[in-house]
Amino acid sequence: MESVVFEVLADSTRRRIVETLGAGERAVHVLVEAVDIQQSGVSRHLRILHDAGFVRVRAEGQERLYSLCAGPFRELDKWMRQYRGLWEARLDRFGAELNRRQRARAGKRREIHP
Amino acid sequence: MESVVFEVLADSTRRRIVETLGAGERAVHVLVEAVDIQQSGVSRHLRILHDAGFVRVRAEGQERLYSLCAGPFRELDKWMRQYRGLWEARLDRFGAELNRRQRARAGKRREIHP
DNA sequence: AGTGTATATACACACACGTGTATACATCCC
DNA sequence: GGGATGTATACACGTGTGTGTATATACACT
Repeated sequence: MESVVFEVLADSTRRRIVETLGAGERAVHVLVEAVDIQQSGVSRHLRILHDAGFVRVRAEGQERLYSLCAGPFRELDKWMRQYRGLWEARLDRFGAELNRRQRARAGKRREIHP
Repeated sequence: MESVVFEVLADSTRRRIVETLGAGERAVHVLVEAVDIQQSGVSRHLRILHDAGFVRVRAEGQERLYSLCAGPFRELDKWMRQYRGLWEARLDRFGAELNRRQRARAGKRREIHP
């Protein structure tokens, strides 16, 4: 994955913003209250998030309302899928249902690291 | 999430190492061939990965064989689960409020990230 | 014993990055 | 109009971090 998804999420303040936006779209000044940095910093983080496709923005009066986009999360999910066998194999012991699902999806997997 | 999972995966070289280990346990000198930095750098990255719980090590002769651990991936999956509604389930759960607000004022939209 | 391989760590350094301050611009309300 | 609020950007700064070089240790093989 050549994407910047992890670089973007590496910053705890940006994660905080993303988590706040998880509850729905928010204006910038609302996000400022959710973190402990200045408004200028929040705006810069929002620019980074926007450039990376994490958020969209729409204007409403003097406010800018930001909300999450699915793209980067899909990318993240896609990247993780290749490691899912690492811990789903362990869940197999608790139910044949999961086992069947994983087996059907994973096909041949060389090694399992519990 | 207070973890360092994203910080660790933010570095492309470390992601490369993780992806290589996804195929099974590997010795350090093998990982060095997979990336384009010196061996000392790889060892330092492996230390970071080890401290963060991404990998385990076992000695075999003069080699150190590294392999992936499930913990951080489980954590990542747990974190992502809270956003899965963005692209899997359509407009249930938290999407209701978002949808209502967006429909109420579906005015001028500046940029859209699909 | 001696040489080559495998790995880890110390040090120095350059560069990226997050932050605060200050400022510019737009919009709202009286 | 004019002050207040909301947001974005320019600049400077300090700190963190990834990397290379050099070195130390452990093991293998002859």
